[in-house]
Amino acid sequence: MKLDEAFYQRTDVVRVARELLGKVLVTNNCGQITSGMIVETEAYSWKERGCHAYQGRKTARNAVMFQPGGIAYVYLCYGMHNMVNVVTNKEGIAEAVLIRAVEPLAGIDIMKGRRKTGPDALLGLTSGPGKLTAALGIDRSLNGKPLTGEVIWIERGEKISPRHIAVSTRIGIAYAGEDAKLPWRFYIRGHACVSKL
DNA sequence: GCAATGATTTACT
DNA sequence: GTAAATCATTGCC
Repeated sequence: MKLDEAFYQRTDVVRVARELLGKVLVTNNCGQITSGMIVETEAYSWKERGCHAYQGRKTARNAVMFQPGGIAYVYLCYGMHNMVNVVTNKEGIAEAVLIRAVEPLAGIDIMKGRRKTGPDALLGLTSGPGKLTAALGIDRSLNGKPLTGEVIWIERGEKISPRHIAVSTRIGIAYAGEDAKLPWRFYIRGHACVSKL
């Protein structure tokens, strides 16, 4: 069952990030279905420096984040990696949840083919934001696509017990100064597919 | 118009 | 542990 817009459009992006753990991200790319359970997320908001839309700075790239929640924000970083975010909150409020890692479920062979790693590289297949987008076939053509459509969506997955949820600071945004210390990263404690413990 | 840089990954010293 | 790969987007000239 797909999550509907009401789930994404709530005003607390941090809560949405936490509740996305255990949900299942599914893509239907050119008829090839791949999916994975979300095991790691990070929250981003225009109120802090880690976000592209810091202080409401609206650009051609991050305009998607200003739209109502429930759509995908995909962008290229470091010239080689696609990252996928889930836009949350209401129109005009730039907040999003970065999907950092998933556990492969459906279409694992397809993912292996896309990743060009060895046939038994299951562990490293989706344990990182750049890696999971490659595995699921997500690229910038999916930017702005609704997560309630037929190409990419998120389904209700397992319910994660709060004691299996760990919180920490976000990764890779040291340039954000004090805001880099916000405890806005959530992951499933001890899960093998989390990018970093 | 042009130079600087990043929500990363991978390989090498 | 450190560095290179690599390019769209950004900000300044």
